[in-house]
Amino acid sequence: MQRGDGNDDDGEQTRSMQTGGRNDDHGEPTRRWQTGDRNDDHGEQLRIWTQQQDRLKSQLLFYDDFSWKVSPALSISLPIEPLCLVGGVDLSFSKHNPSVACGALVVVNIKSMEVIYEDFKIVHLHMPYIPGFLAFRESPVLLMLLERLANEHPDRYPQVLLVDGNGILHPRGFGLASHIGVMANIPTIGVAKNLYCVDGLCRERIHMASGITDETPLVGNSGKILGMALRSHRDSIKPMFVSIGHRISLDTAVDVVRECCKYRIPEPVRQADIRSRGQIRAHFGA
DNA sequence: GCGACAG
DNA sequence: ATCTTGTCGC
Repeated sequence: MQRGDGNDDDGEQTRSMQTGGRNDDHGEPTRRWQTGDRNDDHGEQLRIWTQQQDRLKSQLLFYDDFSWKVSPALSISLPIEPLCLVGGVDLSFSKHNPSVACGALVVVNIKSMEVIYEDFKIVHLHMPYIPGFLAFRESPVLLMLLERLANEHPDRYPQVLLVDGNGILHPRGFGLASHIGVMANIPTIGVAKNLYCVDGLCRERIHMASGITDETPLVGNSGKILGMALRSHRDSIKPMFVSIGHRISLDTAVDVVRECCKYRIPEPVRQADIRSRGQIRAHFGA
């Protein structure tokens, strides 16, 4: 276990990470979104963000770009690297100050289901939540946490990362999980608690189908398979919505999520949620 | 025009 | 995301 602190500064240093390393405009995108500001051109910001998503999207890989296996079969000859370290990230928000949040990164040993690493950072978010652009609000702090882990404890760096949000199940096929995956160059999986209705997907039909089977492919009107509705337990009514983030196939992504499910939400994401919420309570109101 | 809209 | 008590069940 690492660092219980998590209250450094404001996270300005993370701004460049969301822009993909290029495009580091040192302007002030922050003022644009503050309450009471005049009718600035929000559409212009959305256009820039959309371009950025489209550009990063071209780097996505939809296959297993790693050598480990979730459950390696016994092999006499060649030892197969097993999946061991699974990461999870999430943000929790302050009750009274919605712009104050705590980002969390945890790493779980999949065999023991124990948390072997945790790190937090309290940040002040300048961007509002805009559906379809979640990454521009939440990825900077999460990328910073990943980088800190890589620098200070590379031996505990996860083989795959579960992200609270969507991967390619997104209006432009590039949600938070994909964004983080490309930026940090790590295999990622999107795990959403609610269905993002995209490409003709609708709740009613998915919920009905997921009542029958525990795995319902999410096929859009375009015919593309955008993800999988998953019920980890047969008694859980509400499914999860798993989608490819980056450098992984949907089949493997589903295997990984299933392997991590002690409860409805996969343990890495659940722990990141619980612990970031705990940090918020510790630093702010009861 | 109206509603819906990951977190 | 967050506001919130008890409650039904193993």
